[in-house]
Amino acid sequence: MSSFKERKIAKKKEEILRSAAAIFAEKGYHGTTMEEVAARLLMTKGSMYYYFKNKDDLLFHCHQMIMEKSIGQMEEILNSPLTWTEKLTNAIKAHVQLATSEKSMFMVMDKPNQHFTDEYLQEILASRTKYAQYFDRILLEGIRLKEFQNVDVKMVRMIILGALNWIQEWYRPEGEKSSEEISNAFSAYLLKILL
Amino acid sequence: MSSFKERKIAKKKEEILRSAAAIFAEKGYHGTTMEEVAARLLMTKGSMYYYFKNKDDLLFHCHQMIMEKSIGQMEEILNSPLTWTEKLTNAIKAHVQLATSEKSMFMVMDKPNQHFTDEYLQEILASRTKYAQYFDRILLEGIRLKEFQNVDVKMVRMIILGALNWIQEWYRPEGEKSSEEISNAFSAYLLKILL
Amino acid sequence: MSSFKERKIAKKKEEILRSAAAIFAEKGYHGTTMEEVAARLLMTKGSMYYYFKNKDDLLFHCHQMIMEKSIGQMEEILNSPLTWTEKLTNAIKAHVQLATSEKSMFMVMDKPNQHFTDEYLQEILASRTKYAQYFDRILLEGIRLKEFQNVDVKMVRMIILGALNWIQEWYRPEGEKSSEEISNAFSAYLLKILL
Amino acid sequence: MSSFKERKIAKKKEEILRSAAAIFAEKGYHGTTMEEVAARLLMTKGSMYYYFKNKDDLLFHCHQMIMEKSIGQMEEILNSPLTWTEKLTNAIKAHVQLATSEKSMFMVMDKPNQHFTDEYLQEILASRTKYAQYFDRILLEGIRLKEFQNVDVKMVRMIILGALNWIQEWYRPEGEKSSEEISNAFSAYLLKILL
DNA sequence: GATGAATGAGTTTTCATTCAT
DNA sequence: CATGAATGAAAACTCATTCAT
Repeated sequence: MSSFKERKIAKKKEEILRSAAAIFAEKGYHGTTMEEVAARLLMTKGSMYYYFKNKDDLLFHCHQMIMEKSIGQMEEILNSPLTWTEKLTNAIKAHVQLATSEKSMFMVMDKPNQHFTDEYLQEILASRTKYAQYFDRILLEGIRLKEFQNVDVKMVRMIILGALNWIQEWYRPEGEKSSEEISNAFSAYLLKILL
Repeated sequence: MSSFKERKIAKKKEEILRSAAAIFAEKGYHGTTMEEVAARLLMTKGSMYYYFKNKDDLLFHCHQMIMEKSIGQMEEILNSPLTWTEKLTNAIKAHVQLATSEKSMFMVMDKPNQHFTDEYLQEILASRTKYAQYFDRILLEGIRLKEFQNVDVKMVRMIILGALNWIQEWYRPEGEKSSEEISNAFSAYLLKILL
Repeated sequence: MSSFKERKIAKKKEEILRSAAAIFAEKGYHGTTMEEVAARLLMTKGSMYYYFKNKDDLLFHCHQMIMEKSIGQMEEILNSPLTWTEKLTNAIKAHVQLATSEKSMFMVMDKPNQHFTDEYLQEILASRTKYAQYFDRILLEGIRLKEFQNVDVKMVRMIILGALNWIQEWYRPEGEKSSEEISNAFSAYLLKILL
Repeated sequence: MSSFKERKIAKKKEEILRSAAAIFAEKGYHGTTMEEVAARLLMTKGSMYYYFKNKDDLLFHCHQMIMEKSIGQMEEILNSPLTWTEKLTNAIKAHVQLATSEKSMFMVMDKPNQHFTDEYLQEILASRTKYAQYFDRILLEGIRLKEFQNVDVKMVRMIILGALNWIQEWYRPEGEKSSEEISNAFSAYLLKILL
């Protein structure tokens, strides 16, 4: 159980993370200075280092936050009493919702091996693999139960994830399509590959 | 007509570009120093500045080289006497072939607005729009002639381009799938959205 | 007469000093952070500032503690009813004992003018001079009374102090020679210069 | 054979080293900024990094320069056709001469394990051991040939090296004793331990 | 055309110190 | 008395870029 203090710190950390992600997304990781991140929060550089030991650390926790949410959503869906078709639909919709509502965080997450080494990288890669495998599982089970056609699972998963990971690059909150519409369109069209 | 000298210079430039792209792809643009690029070519930093006036210039010409090829391929396909279904199939295959054979260059090309401003950026964005519009045209014409189902063109184009642009992130020349197999799978599956 | 409270504080201060000296000795003054010193004592940085107003203050009191002991020992020896030969022998032995038992503190004490300015430095330098002069007095008196040969006092004092101040650099409590053996050897050999 | 260019670079490096050592000696390693070292040479910080990759590197090369000279001198002495008594005398005199003429460099050399780790440290420690062993050899051989009394070699070597290593702390070029006088006094007095 | 030396602006990071609670 | 959070000044180091030779 977390104390009041811990909560307060956690809140602050998330605030920093969000602010950092927004700037990273705009200017790129290297194009962003710690100074800027701090300034936008009306903090000093020094204070930021009280909460995060590194610039890398900042980036890593952006990854982690999203990965936890993504995987959490996915596990909820997998544990639900739905058909595999419905599960895939929901997984796609959930991803779209997250990618659009956390656009900055998602943008920040690409090319992890350019930014990380060792443990951090291992952890990130492990999470990604896990996420990919959840998709594979849906595809595989759907195929086994004849809900889906017999496709090359890896290829189809790559198509799906590619389409989903591209969203954050073009989505604009003020754009003509709402995230709701996008998630409907994406799930409907991508399902056509399998049905 | 280009003189011998110009040819030689062009050759050298492409050599530099290729080397630079390979390192950019591995370590990221900012993670790469001019020193490294030069060293890998057994040149000195100074010499590189004879061929490219900037680090940005290096990156820009990576973009340009690929964009020219991509658009060239696309125009050839559009000008060919094929059905729209065949054209889309070929466009997808051509993209896959290029993305796999020029993996490094493709990797280097994302998030141009993080690296460029003004003219360079305008040019890059214009090329991208042009490329996207060629896809749209295929989709639109295919729909008009009833080869394709009546889909939301923008959404489907985003799915297709997303899937294609994700390839360079996971493709490995030594991987289990050849670029040939990938291009077959991708064109087949993506077409299912439209048929 | 000191109250219970004062005693308790004095105790705590010495505890802090000892801990600080140990880390200073290992990592150097600049290489040691207040954080580390505090952490090793299971305190927080903030608390330390209750006891010592400065990092410099910490270092200064390390000096002071040793200097007081050294000079105290020396004065006791000088006031004792011994021959000058015996006094020199005892002075050397006492120094060796202190340098080995308080190795860390001694290590911390070199190059005071790199760490201090003004008053602190004056005080330290004064103590050192005093200590050196005690040695000189022993030598001078010993020579006057023909116990020692007629040597260049300053040179011989420098040899003696040099040899003694080098001990803390190589002495290891678990080493082959006990501090007892070292003090015997040092006093015996150094006396040979004078006899 | 070294080219003109190499010579020029070597000269520059030594110039930097000397300047750095002087400031290190005065203010301590940590108390000295790269800026200062550069400024005193009318260079910019950046240029210094062209010649030395590190602040550590600077310090290391100070060590190396002196260690090479010290060991070189020592080997010359050992290879000369002198008695062991004369060799020890010369070794002491040579050390005094170097310690006084290169006072700054010598001052910079203490407590290497506070500044270095790994390879650098290994190398430094190896050189020091080598130097110490040369002294031991002189003592041992002198004893074997009955030139010297039968002393505890390690203890006597520690006394000698301690006395010698203390010189740089108190020697002043403008002081009352010339380095010549010091070297005569030190060799004469220290020899008394052995004769 | 090539090169090596120099530069300087910029960035991350560290830490002693303070102070409200 | 103790503490955790904040600060700001300083320092090491990096690198794209230039330019005389």
